[in-house]
Amino acid sequence: MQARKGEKSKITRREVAQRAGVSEATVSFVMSGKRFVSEELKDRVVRAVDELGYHPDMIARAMIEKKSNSIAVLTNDLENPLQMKIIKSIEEAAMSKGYFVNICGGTMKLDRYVANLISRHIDGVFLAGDPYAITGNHMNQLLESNIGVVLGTVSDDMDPRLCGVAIDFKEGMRLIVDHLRSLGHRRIAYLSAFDENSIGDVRLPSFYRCMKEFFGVGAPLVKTGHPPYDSTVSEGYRLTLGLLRETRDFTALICTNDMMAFGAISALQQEGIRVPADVSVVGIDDILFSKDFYPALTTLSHQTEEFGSKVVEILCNNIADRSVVQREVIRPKLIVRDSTAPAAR
Amino acid sequence: MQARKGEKSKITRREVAQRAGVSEATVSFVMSGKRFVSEELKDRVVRAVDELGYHPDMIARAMIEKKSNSIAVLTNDLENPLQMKIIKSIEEAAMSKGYFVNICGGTMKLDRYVANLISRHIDGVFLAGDPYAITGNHMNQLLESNIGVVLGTVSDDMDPRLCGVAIDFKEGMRLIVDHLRSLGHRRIAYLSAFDENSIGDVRLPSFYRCMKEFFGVGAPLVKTGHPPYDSTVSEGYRLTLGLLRETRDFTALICTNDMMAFGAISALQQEGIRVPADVSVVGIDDILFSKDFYPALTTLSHQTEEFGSKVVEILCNNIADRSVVQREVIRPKLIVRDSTAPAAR
DNA sequence: TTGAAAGCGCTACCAT
DNA sequence: ATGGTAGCGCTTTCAA
Repeated sequence: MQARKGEKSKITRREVAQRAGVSEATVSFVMSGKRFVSEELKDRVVRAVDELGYHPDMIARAMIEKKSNSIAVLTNDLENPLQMKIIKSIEEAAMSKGYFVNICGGTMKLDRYVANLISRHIDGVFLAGDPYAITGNHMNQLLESNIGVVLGTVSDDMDPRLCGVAIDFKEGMRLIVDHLRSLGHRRIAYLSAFDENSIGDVRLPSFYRCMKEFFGVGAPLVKTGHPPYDSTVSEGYRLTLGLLRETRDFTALICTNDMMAFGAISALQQEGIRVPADVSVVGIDDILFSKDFYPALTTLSHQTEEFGSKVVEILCNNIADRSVVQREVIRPKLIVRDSTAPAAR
Repeated sequence: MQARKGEKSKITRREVAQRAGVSEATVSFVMSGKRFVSEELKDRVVRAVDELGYHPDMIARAMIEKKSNSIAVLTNDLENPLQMKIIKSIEEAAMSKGYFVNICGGTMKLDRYVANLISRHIDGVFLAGDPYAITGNHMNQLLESNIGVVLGTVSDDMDPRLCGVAIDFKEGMRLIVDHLRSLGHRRIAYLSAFDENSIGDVRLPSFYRCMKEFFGVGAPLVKTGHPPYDSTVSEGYRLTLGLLRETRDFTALICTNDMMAFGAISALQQEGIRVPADVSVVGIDDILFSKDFYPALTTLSHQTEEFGSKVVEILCNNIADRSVVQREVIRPKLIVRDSTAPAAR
């Protein structure tokens, strides 16, 4: 059942073939099932594989097939629970399709990752993350190396060779603003990690559009962060304090994500503003803690399962045939909890 | 500067050699620097590499060297911010040593990962995570395949072939209990994700030891979770509610980690118990949100930078020479914030 | 139905 | 100081 303890020589196909008394080719075909092999030989091979503890060498295989059966996920924020949730679902979907998944945090310069992905014959990449700082040059390198690419954002003016799966924040923002309106809110502020110059963030423009459409408000109250963008709890806290210094004339606050919302709530409470009695707060993402936060956060939920399997599906299609470029948006759901209440004032 | 647009054939060393007018071997040696090459030839090669956009094929290289220059990190909780923080620092340290890092979430059965690591000639693995459910059999497979292993826990009775880097929870627990004692607490409860049967969790036994040592209390108040262990916010919330149903006779509560502490605080507040006025709460890990939580959480901080570089250092040493087995513990620091106050009653 | 053998791109040894 | 070349373990075509 187990390999001999000798750490010396790795068991290769040759030894399996010898022990089973068949040719090396036959061993290959038994492993891959790509050619019919008689029950008897198959049996002998399987037994030999077991007895020797043979593992086929994916590296040698990759060299010939020029594909490694692995995909990579590039993220720039390993500590972001939502991204991780999505990545988890990608890993699950990918591995059940036989792909190994390489998760790359964004600690190094992008060049390093791109070079590695190419050198290691990674079959496809998903670029997760809020607006990922990937340049056209990187893109070209990947594409030229015949690596499938799926972006975590989709926009109208993106490279037509690129696939994309993204969350439909446009629709999500609509759900949020509509919810607040139904509670009687009208003076709604938006706390954004990204400013107008950020490419890839759909939330801010969507907010403007909604406020215009729903209330005819042309210049709603908005507080944004600046590059390098940061969407953490501390940033939410910091920005909210800044906002409060400018005005307190709002009854609801929408945040770029739940973490910013946590920070915002801390800041509000610290300034003596009650949530949701005085100000309602809405987050986006429904991360792990959001339902247990105090007060439980009203937020947008993203069906990460669906997201992950869509990414893998699209990536696989693209790997199989580069000319298949698909894009998809995942519709979020509004989860109403305790951080929103009817407008007080 | 760029490869030709033809996605057809990948540029190989042969083409570089031709273009530079040198032998293939020389190209190799220029790339690896393992043999002296005259400035002139080196120049020509470098230029050809640039012009053709040549990327050396790590897969072919790995096949020969029988090492892939990559390590893997196995975690079972991709959504745990502390683990991710550590993994981030591991990636950074590893990549600057020339290793590529494979982060594996624990969505599939361990067998799958182990088989993949072996098949892909991964050089070493770090097993992150709270007590990782890895069996002796898996260990043997890895070790037999000559893969270096560093555990995220260290205990006295562990396999002598295994390296380990762990957080010194024994010392950490002492810091916590001492802090609470200095605030006048004596009836201290411990909310544990793991029960007595869990191998690998040092916190629970350390708590017992501290309570005995500091107060002579033999059977302190403890509420534990059960397999499958779960150390999330919800679990903290759930367990705390259970605890409160049994007794309210405690003035301080220590939790397995910050997320459990968040849940605990929610539960306490919901039951009308104020934090820290009525009960002080201490977490462990100092995750991203802890300082912005309301109230800001008193907790243990882990120097994740040091952790990551230690892991990589030890792993590299072990890869270079399997007989070098090192173990290390990282000492945590206590971060006092607003969730602890002098004992009221 | 099965086996033999030609490479995949590279490293490293042996020549020169 | 440089070039030629034998494999690494595997897939796959071609023969038998």
